[in-house]
Amino acid sequence: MKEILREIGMIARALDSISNIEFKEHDLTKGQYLYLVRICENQGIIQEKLAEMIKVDRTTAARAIKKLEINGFIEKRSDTHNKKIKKLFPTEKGENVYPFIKREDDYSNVVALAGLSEEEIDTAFNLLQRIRRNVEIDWDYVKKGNKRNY
Amino acid sequence: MKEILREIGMIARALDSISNIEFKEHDLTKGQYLYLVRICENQGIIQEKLAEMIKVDRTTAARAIKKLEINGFIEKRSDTHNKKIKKLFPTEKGENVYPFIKREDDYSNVVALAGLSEEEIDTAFNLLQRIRRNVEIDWDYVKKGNKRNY
DNA sequence: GAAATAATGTTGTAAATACAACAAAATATC
DNA sequence: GATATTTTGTTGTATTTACAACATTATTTC
Repeated sequence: MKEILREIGMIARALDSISNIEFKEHDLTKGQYLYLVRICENQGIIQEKLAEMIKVDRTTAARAIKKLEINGFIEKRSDTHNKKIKKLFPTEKGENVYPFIKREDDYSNVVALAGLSEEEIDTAFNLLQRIRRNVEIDWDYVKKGNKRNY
Repeated sequence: MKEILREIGMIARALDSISNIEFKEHDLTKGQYLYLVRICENQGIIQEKLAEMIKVDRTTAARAIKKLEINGFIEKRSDTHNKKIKKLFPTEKGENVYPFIKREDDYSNVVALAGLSEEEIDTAFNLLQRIRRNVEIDWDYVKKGNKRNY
């Protein structure tokens, strides 16, 4: 059994750690960059969908987003037709930080993929997307309280 | 720019979340499975190396390991030649939990890799190892307090 | 259209995570 | 071999994370 998932875990933790350190200088605390980029790129998204997108607990997302709001990076707007939801938008301050997050993200991509050919990068992306789709099915299943059988 | 690293982040968070939920029934709290498998597979490893292996902060590893010890999953043994280090070993209780962790890990691998051919799995493993090696260089660099330039 | 269920959001609480600062032993440097 | 540096480990503190439980609105079912 090739330990593919352990490799993925190592990569993810290392990169997250790097990002958290680097974004401190933009006053983003641990994890916040994850939410802010996605809100900038998916303006009007609601908290619930954002949590699903990031694969993080609903309540964790709730608090991270609240903090982004308090610190003026994003704002929540009520919807006229649906009183339950709050759409998320970056503020000007949030938009201003976005390029730094993107640049860091791009740089980490370049570093991570050093030595891989264009074709290998395409292959990696394709394979990882398929793995992610497989995994998110189980994630939904387990998060909803169901028990995997194995 | 293909968002390869975001795919990796999603996969890693989803799997970690699943594992944490599933290992609760073996009295392992969040993250502990990461350390315990590796101690079982690398008996006598020291805390510092384990943190590097997992890509987690030294102090986080210290506390996770302390908790594993308190709960009787592992033990720390002093070295006769080096007073500074403490080698880590699973206890019988730890060894007994190991098969469950391994089975869960294997099952998640199967789920994650569903639909991929043997050849694709080999390719994925190869590419991910290379990405991991690239990323860990920067992780070491940044964790030591250096600043990446980009 | 009333009742049941699902979707979305919040808060209380417990625990993990990581940074900073420290201590002690080992190793390197002069 | 004394001194400086590195390695390894710990503890104080702040913050994030996630589970449980709840509230409210929307949607489905009868």
